[in-house]
Amino acid sequence: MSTVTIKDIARALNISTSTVSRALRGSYEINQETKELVLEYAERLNYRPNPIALSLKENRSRAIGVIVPQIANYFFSQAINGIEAIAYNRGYHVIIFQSQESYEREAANMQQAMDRKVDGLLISLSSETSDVSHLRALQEQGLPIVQFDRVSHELDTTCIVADNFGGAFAATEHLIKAGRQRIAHLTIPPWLSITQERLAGYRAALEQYGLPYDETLVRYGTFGQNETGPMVDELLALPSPPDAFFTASDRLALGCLASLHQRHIAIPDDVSLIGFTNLNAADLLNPALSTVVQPAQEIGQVAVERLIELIEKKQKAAPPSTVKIPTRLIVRESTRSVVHS
Amino acid sequence: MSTVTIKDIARALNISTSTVSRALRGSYEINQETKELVLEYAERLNYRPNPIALSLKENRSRAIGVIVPQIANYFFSQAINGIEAIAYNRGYHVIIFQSQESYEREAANMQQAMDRKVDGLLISLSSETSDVSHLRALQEQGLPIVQFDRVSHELDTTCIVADNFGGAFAATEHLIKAGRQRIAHLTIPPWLSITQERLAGYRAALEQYGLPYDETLVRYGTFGQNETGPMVDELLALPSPPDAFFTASDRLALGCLASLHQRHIAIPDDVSLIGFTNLNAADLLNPALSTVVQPAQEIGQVAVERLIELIEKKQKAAPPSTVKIPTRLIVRESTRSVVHS
DNA sequence: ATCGTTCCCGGCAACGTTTGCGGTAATAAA
DNA sequence: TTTATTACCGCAAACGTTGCCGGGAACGAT
Repeated sequence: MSTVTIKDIARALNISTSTVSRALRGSYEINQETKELVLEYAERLNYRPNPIALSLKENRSRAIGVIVPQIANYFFSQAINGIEAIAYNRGYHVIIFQSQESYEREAANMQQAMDRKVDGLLISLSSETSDVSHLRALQEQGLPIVQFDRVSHELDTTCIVADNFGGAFAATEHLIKAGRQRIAHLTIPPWLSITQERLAGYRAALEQYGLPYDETLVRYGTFGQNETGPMVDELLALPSPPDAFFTASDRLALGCLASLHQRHIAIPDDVSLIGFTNLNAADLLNPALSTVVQPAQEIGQVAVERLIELIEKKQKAAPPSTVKIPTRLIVRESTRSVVHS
Repeated sequence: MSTVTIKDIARALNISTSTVSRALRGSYEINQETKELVLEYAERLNYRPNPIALSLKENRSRAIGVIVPQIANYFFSQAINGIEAIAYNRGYHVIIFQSQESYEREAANMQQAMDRKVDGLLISLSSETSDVSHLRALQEQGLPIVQFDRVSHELDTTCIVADNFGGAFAATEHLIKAGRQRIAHLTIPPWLSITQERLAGYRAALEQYGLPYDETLVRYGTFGQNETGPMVDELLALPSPPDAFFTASDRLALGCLASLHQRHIAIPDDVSLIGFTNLNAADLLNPALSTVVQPAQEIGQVAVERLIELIEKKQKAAPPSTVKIPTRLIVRESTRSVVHS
């Protein structure tokens, strides 16, 4: 109803739409008086250009698509926070898609994002995704893509990730220095890049300190519910059970903590626990949880900055590379070293 | 580059675009053979209609705007989760805006949402917002609006909220029954509807059990950082300090818990603590936190369902009303009753 | 008087799609 | 044979905006 168009202004001022258009963007070939007239009138009627018409004309949308497995996950919501803040300032909108850890939905989301003509795509892969040909197809069509957190290196895109190796190394080293010898690693699906990197950091630390790498101490979860119980049970039933747990995600850390509570295992007296997490309440847990924090917001920010750079400079942008954002080890009660008398 | 348009199909098949368009939507005035030809060809080339062109023509976008104070807040991210799931199934996209608890950004977000021609708006007000004339203006222009959680009743829209009164009543009643007499209420800005409702529930419970209502026990926070420390200090310095804390948000509950820890106040031995929250790790806190849980996801779902109803039935939709979603009291360690000997 | 400039502006097409209207054949009814 | 009906399809406008092209007026230079 009340939306003012360039035509309305043209009609009211008895000039052509092209003149109005040029006046509005301050073209040099418009009379100063006319310009002021148009500007003043547009201001008064609160004229706002129709971005949809622009999109149609310029075949772009000033929107970027963000595909994440789950919004209701503190890591991703923080990352989106970082993304949205930057994008907003740069004049881009953010359209959110959730893959719900489903390959199919992820592919459908991409199709939708393409249909909507997003100018670029930010994606963190679903845990089901091992084949990335759908992504490659879009990339080959010229869509700027930046991966973050859960990335695939089979794809030649810019990737923004936490320093998973370093974080895992630091966590494992810390446990070892606190006197732990049998360190279990509860982690996420093995085909994810971050899983491999964390596992590598874990192994490197074990090796450096002369501890054996025992495959039976490494357990892979999905992102399902209540899967830690059985994992913990199996580990504790081993002939030589673990004296520490290093978990690779928020959910696993919390699940593991809950499972240990239920089984009346004392932390850190019986076992240590450290997470690779993003919780803001880790220090309020029982016990306060040692953790390797991932700078989720910063990852989001860097990712969207790179993406916009890619969108706007297209050809002469920095070549694809992987950016590692440092992680931080925070030591709390759950990994206190226990003196064996 | 590779996007197929109706024109491409028309050219290839040597027919007009109107015929293609009609064939694609199965118009009766197109020859069966032609239809099949077009459908088959469109399928083969993976034709997908350009939603932007549609939007321009029909002056709608099949997108709904969601304005929340903060994405990185478990309540809102869960609500968005619910929203996105439903919207997706109904063919709508979700465009997210964060007001960052700023009135100005909220207003700017609305403007942007309007510019983008969202078909409807879902909003939870920023804590700074007391004047809602900007919202009213949009509503009077015919934009379907549904408020959720932080709503203003100065506006005649459908509102979806948790049962704040009931939840606060239940929490307060529970504390009283556990033997507490001086119950402090740490809450959010007083001009928010949810604040008033929770306060009313708190007062009603006090009254029902014959306890006096003491204004000095009620403290209003903003949504800033680290504001609970001073509040807790002031309360504990009262001549007759509280023996229980009832907090009105995730952040206040966690902040209060942290502040009490720092001051070495034992929970629940010295004071009780119960939150009005949405944390999924409340049972893992130290101590396990009693809480009134808000069904965030359900609130989001109901809100978007109502909004879509409003969008699609416009005139004959249900009249504005306020829907209260029940809350649930979960009792844990932090409000254990302490036997005074 | 003619030509070249400069300044300012309007017409038109285009982006992809839908839709009202008109038109052409073929067939049926008179 | 003429007329009405049916079945099928194309033309063109419209949504809001931009940009190319062209053109008129005014002016100075030749």
